[in-house]
Amino acid sequence: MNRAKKRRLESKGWKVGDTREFLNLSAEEAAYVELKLALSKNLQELRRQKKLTQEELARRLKSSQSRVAKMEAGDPSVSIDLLVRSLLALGASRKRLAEMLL
Amino acid sequence: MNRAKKRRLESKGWKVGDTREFLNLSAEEAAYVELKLALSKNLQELRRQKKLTQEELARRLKSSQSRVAKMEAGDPSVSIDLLVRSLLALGASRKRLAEMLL
DNA sequence: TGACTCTATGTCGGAAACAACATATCTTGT
DNA sequence: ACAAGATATGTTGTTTCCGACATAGAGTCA
Repeated sequence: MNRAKKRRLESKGWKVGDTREFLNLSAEEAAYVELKLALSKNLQELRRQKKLTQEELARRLKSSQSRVAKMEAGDPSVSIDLLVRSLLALGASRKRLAEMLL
Repeated sequence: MNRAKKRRLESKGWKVGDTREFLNLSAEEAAYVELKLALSKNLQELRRQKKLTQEELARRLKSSQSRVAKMEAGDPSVSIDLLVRSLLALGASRKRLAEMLL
């Protein structure tokens, strides 16, 4: 479970004892994190395949090397939005994106 | 004209800005918007299939009715992150998410 | 070893996305 | 037609994500 979600739950007085909701949220959260990781891996693969450094990719994305490093590391501060935009910028098709999810 | 307003207009098909900006609206950007729209549509379908109101779904997501409305409308202020998390919360599998992209 | 390139990690100010609210508009049943 | 419920739209204050920068670590070659 990532920082943000945890904090949000805590601030809303999440009931620790509610097993059903706890399990549901965990499963969702796990699916979300796994999905992000899948995109991260594929981003790194694609970048290497294209023989680009993180710095070069960052320039294409109008971003920074550190952000690319965080993307590839699946850092919690990186959104799926940014990953998807980056993959599209590397020429990944919708079909290919779909394959990443399977 | 502020940035948010401009985005909102652009999402509704208004051309705001000069020709260069318009031409730079790349295939990549179009793909991103289309992808979001696909998820939006599927979210609405899933919600209706489950016979939930926007208000009820919002409560599940610990969000608000207006946010759900904006999600389903493909509003520019809604991230893919939120759409994905919502779809997962409605029980969509990774496989199903992948199918939405095809 | 030391210079050089590439990648990882921490931090910060500002931009974008968020939940929540208010209110308007659309829908549906009577 | 009217009311009630559901959905759409606009705004506000807060939180999260972003690019940018600094710097550390890892790998390579002379």
